[in-house]
Amino acid sequence: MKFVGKEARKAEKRERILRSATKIFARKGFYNAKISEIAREAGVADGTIYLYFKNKDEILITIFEESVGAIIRRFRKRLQEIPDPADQVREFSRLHLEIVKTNPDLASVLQLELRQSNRFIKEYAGTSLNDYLNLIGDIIQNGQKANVFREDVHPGIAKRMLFGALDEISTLYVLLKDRSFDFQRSAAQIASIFLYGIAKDEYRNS
Amino acid sequence: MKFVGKEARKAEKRERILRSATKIFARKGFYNAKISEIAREAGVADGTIYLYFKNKDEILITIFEESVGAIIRRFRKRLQEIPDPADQVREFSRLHLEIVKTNPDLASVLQLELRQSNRFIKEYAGTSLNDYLNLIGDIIQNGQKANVFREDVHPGIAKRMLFGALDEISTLYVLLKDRSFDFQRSAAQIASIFLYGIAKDEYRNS
Amino acid sequence: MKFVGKEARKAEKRERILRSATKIFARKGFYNAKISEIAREAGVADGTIYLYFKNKDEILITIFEESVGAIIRRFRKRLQEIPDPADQVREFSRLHLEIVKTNPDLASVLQLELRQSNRFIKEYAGTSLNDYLNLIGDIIQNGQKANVFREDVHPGIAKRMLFGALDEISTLYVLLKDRSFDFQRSAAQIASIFLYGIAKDEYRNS
Amino acid sequence: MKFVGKEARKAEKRERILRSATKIFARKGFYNAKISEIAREAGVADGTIYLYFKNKDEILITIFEESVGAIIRRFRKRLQEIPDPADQVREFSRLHLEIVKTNPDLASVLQLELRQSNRFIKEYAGTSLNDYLNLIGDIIQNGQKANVFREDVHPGIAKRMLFGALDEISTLYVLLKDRSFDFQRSAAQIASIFLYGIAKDEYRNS
DNA sequence: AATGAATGAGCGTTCATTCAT
DNA sequence: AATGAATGAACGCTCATTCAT
Repeated sequence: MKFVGKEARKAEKRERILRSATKIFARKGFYNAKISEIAREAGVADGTIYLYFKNKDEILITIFEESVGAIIRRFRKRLQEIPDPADQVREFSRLHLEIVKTNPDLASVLQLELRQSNRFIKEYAGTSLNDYLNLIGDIIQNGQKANVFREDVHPGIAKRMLFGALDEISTLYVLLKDRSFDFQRSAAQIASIFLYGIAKDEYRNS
Repeated sequence: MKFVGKEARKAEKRERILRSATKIFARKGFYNAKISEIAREAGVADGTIYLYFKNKDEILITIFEESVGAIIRRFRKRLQEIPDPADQVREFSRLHLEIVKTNPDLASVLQLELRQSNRFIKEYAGTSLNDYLNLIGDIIQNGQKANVFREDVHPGIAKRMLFGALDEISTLYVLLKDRSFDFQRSAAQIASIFLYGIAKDEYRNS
Repeated sequence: MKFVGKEARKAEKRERILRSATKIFARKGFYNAKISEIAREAGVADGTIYLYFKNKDEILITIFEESVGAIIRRFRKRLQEIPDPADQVREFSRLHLEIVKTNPDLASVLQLELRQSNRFIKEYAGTSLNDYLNLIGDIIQNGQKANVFREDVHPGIAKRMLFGALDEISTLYVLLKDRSFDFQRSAAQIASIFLYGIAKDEYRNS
Repeated sequence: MKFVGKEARKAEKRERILRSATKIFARKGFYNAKISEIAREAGVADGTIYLYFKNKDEILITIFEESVGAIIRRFRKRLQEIPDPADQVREFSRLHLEIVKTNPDLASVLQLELRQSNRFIKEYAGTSLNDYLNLIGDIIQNGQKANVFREDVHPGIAKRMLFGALDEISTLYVLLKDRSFDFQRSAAQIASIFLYGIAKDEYRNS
């Protein structure tokens, strides 16, 4: 028999609020999402939300920090298991789009809502997003050290390039909500073009 | 001596409102931009804005339609003068980032606000953005017909990939407002990686 | 050939504005009627209206004063031609409803819009409306002097009673806009009941 | 000691808002009454009003429906206790003017505002006002069945006639705010004239 | 005289946040 | 801890009125 303590119940309620907020933010957009609607969706009273979060902004920030944090940890773990930088790029692309497909609401919020306020991006999202970008940056630098990626490729540009490409495809999916969209193929294609683009000539068909 | 008629003065005021709105939207975001602030910035009364635009939404929509429309026309004209698809990609990338650097406020609005509301994107920005994306799509298809670009590259993915890459770099610039940003170099790098990525082996160093 | 002087043209424009205002007030109600709409209907510019009337209120007041004034003059003239007080009551009722039928817009304004502000009724309508009511009051007093109407009838109450009755029927017509409404019959019925009510027993079937 | 539950306190607040609105509407007219003024008068915040009513229109509509509804119930009950149709007319007239004197603000709103907007009258007040008018209509028809009222009297006209007469006297009172107004005498006079007007000859002095 | 573009005060309504229970 | 009724600041928009042309 499972014993659920006070702490666990609190944590569970907090999660429920975050999940509901993500859903509503995705559906309506941050500014059109109403606290009362999030509360209703989460099955709590309006006031209860303020026992867990300072204000509406903080809900969005929390969604960002916690989910991107978790995603980064997951990516790091997965990438460690892959020795080849090119394979890492392929896996990164695959994982990125897989997460978008598996968590469309979260993706929608990260894609669309987070961009809307400079403040969010500058003050909060900055670090986490940078950490995420650096996952790619590190792969590229490793590939350059291993002499498989072109040396004239600037990792700071290239990492944004791959991210931007994946992000753009994700946006397409988020907006169209086309469930038949073939992520595997898209991820493979993006990784292929990107790798062709940054690989040294002699490693092009690896 | 310049003779300014009634029509011209009206058009000039309309432009001033759009410019002010773009600036305020860029600075604060659409939802935090106040009509009264836009009016003050434009040097008109609040009510005057409603002589030119139906409501706040329509100001944003007009900014999209008119500026993206103008940009597309400019791009089309420029690209016609360039015969080589690879050069077209290079020029497209350069132009895109040049516009971002020359019109940071407009870029900011197109980058950030455009994404914010499904409604805007789907109903209004959709077509213009699609037209813009198709500029790239056409280049790619021409390159494929001319046998210089890989046939296994899906233009629908690739066009979004280049756009996403440029967009991401633009976001970086818009957010950092780093005036020393070398967009010529960034454009060249992005174009290089992208072209290496989609070019047939025999044309890699063209 | 008719020669239309400056004065005549001004007067004509003034009339046109009043006619348009009456129509719009009737259709939309005073508060929902827009000056620009009245101007459009009258075929003049918004500002022109202010050359003829101090403000929106004054248009309504003018409609009231001028039209009720004209109506009172017309009634006086007509009633003078009728010797019998009972016949005067019948003619008054007939004329009242005839005017409502002939000028539905004016009737609508007098019925509905003028009531909406105490200020109008107290400050402006007071005198004219009183003059109108006194037309009935005088008939009743004449009838009492001529010994055909009951002496215990209070003219101040009775005059309001007949007016209220006619007014109520007019409201019904104004609201329903039932063009098939039989005014002659209604007027006859109201006059009949009223006369039966105030006539001395010996004159009941006069 | 009175125990006041949550429901009761809410109902009390709702009543307070309606009472305040009635007072302000009576004093200023619907369009000149400000929500903030109603709120201040009721001792609540502006926003609180919207917890109880959808919008300003609905406050007016509610006043109509609830008060006219209550009045009609009160009249029905009272009239049932009176067997003679002529006495019913007398009591109806007395009650009508008594209510006007006891609730001058409500009377003012019903008198003046009710008339102001076709929309209100047609959509909302229509039914209630009709029910009220039919109280008189039923009395008249009963009197005709009982052979005490003239058969050539059209109940549809006659009911409006009595109502119009009472209404007009009420308007006089509402506008003058003459507290010394003898509504008993006025009611008696109106009922007398009306009854003389519709009674069969043989029942004139009943 | 006539115009109609411009003005800006004013108000209904929303909704994040608070706090008494 | 949880509630949800109450708050009130904030803002988009309207429209009577003005005034430069």
